[in-house]
Amino acid sequence: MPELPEVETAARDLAAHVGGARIAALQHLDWPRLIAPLDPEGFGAAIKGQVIQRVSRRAKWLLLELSGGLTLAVHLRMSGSLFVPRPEERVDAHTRLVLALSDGRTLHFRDVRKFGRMRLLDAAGLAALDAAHGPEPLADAFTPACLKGILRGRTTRIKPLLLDQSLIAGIGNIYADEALWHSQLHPERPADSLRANEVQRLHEAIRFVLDKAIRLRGSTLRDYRTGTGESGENQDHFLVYGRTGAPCGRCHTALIRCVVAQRGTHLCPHCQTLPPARGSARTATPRAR
DNA sequence: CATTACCTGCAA
DNA sequence: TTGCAGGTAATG
Repeated sequence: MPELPEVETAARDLAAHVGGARIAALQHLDWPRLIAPLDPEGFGAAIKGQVIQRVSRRAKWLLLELSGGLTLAVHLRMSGSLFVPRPEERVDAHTRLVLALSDGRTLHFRDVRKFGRMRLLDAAGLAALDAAHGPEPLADAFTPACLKGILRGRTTRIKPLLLDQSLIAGIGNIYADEALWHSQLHPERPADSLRANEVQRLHEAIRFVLDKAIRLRGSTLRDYRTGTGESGENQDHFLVYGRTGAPCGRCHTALIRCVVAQRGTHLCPHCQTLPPARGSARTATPRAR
């Protein structure tokens, strides 16, 4: 799932709904690896009675700051969601963990594929998590010059670079494809081959697609839910992701799907072209006709 | 850089 | 039955 806009939406909802709430107990856990290396007893003891003082996001991590000084860091990975369900909502087969709150409500972690993880971090652990990630693309500090600096000297293809959390935080497969379409860049362009105006376009596109997705409360393809258990709306606004064969919104050419760095990749073959590699002009095999 | 692993469900 | 899915870590 869950890329920056989805995690941001969940964080904002949870801040509004469980900020200040007290955790009464670990009520349900059916996937112990979720909280490893702690065992259910140790985890339960550590969170019992803690007040959720603040909820925030760093990269694709949800951060629940607890009154005792520890932070419950939650990564949703592919199919996780963390939400306060409506009172009548039941624990289903994919609900991996339930925290009982002292006001009678519950906080559900649901995760079909069981890839999600929770960790209890002290200040040093939190600092390490922060240091492992690149800048937040929606922060003021993320300027075109900042992006240019990240690309400089890197010969890797631009799409996998955008997915590298240690370089830029929070972009995943959907928003990488969307941002590259908006900036009319081929996903296999070498990162350091972008001209100044292309870097500028990419910078603007990244911020545009992420901001728009947050305004629409994230994208729900299958499993993602906001912090209140609702679906997002942004999936109805994709320009390329998952739209193979549909007409490009700029030129009406049929969009294509290919694989780049082992990830399904969607693009317009007319708007997003790969310039000939340097030196290949004279050596390339002439095409037919 | 690519492959495999981690998991489950769903559509072709 | 096969391939694919919003992510990432481990391993050649």
